[in-house]
Amino acid sequence: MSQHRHPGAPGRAGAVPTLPDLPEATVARLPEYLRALHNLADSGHETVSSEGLANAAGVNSAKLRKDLSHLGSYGTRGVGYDVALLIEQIESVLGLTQCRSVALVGVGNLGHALAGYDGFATRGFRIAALFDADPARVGEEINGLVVRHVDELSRVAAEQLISIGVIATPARAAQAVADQLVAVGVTSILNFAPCVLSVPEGVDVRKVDLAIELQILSFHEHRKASLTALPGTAGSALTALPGGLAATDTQEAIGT
Amino acid sequence: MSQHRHPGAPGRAGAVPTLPDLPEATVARLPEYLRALHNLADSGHETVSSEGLANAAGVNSAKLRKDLSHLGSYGTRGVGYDVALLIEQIESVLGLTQCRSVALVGVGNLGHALAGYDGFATRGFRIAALFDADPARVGEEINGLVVRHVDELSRVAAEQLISIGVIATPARAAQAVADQLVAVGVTSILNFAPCVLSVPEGVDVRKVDLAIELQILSFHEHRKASLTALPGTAGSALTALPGGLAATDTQEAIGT
DNA sequence: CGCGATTTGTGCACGTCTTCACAAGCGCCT
DNA sequence: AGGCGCTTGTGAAGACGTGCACAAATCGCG
Repeated sequence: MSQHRHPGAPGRAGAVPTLPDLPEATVARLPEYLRALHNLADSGHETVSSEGLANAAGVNSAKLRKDLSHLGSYGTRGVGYDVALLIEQIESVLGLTQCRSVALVGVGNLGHALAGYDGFATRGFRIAALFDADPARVGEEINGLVVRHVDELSRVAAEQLISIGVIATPARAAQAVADQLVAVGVTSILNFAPCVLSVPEGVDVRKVDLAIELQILSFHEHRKASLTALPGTAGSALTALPGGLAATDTQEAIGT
Repeated sequence: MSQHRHPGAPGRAGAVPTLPDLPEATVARLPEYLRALHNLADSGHETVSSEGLANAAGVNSAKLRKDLSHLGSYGTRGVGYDVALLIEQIESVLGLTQCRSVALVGVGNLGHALAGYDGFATRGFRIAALFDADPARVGEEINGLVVRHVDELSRVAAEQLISIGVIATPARAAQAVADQLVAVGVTSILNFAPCVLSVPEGVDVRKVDLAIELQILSFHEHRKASLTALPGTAGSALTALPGGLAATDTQEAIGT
């Protein structure tokens, strides 16, 4: 995760036109709200209540209101939130008003899929360049982009501003790639390699490890299995457990 | 805190003693520790200090000690942790002593990559079956597995116990797939589709959304960029550049 | 115009997570 | 044996995140 520092605490000066350092948990949920809002806009909704948006995003309505309150009062009491306005605001806060360029390093199994994933383009990201260290892969064309050798990274980065670097290499190559990315000025990295990256301060790294997700699920499976083996209530003993049961961030079943 | 329990005599029939409900944050880190421990074991280390393991896992040493303390006292003061023993314990807690079967639904761009990802097999997971709704994809063989039609899910699930379901379909198909998985008894789902799943209580859902990760990074990029602007520039309107908003819809291109 | 229905925004209390700091325990050396 | 250095395990305190409950604000309608 990213670590940042609190700069000196300056007193609040008047209104809030700039970014009032959002809580990290809120930032992590804003993209989910944004996706839900786009869905609502597509289906013709012009306004939405906190309850409605919270349901669509899979969170508690109080949490949603608090999250949104952090970026200002863009709702209307008694009515709800204007969908278009809220989209605009969240995109502004997330810095999505500009299309950001992504450099993808490692065009193996996973990288190949990422290069072809249209979920990036549809949400304001453009894959600007593909790299790989394997000469056999250099020159291959994926989705209209030619794979270049990773050593060309600095040259390519000089041509176009790279906003985010994505690492989809094997673990043993990830740190070297990260170093190269940092060297060309990339300060945000999304790491799919199963390893810890060491980066200088000011560089944000987010990690996605598919196996870890499975292992976390495995734990819950294991726990549930050992609970059913316990005495007494067979069947769905789960529903009888106290509220603290699944403390994961999994969404609850949305009541109808 | 509560009593740490002993692993129990191996001769005794009966499962590992009941799991002392671990904090969820701890559970999420255990797989990372496990990976670091395997690396250490491979490089010949027999013991490791909390400081060393914490570095390898990218966390604070105090946090690591507290995490490990939740599963018992498996360290030796003045020495550190026995690597092999700790691996054994964490794998036991995570329920990784048995190989878990995974059903993967959606063999599109991402699903194809997941089916070929060896990071699953190397960490105790076996992809037991592949499914897709597109008849054109049914019958295709990936990594030695034949893609079956999703309607066969219940029949296949009857043959072999499915521990975890992975959804890699377009968003519009995800809920139906989730319902089918739940219907055949799956209680753990890993969802790659960008949507909220509604599942009954007792079913765990973890979500991985690649675009969301990028958007979170985008926020930090945006914040860093606005910090580099001198603090003297107060009140620079963020929305001053609405020329060509690239805010396309979240409508996913459906491939199946 | 005023009133009631509705919904936002938020103060407050509570629970969870993180970090510090240190006592307790272990091994080694003299 | 005894002391010394090192490391774990753990209270305690603080930071952070969550959810309740309600006042404030707005709209629609008679």
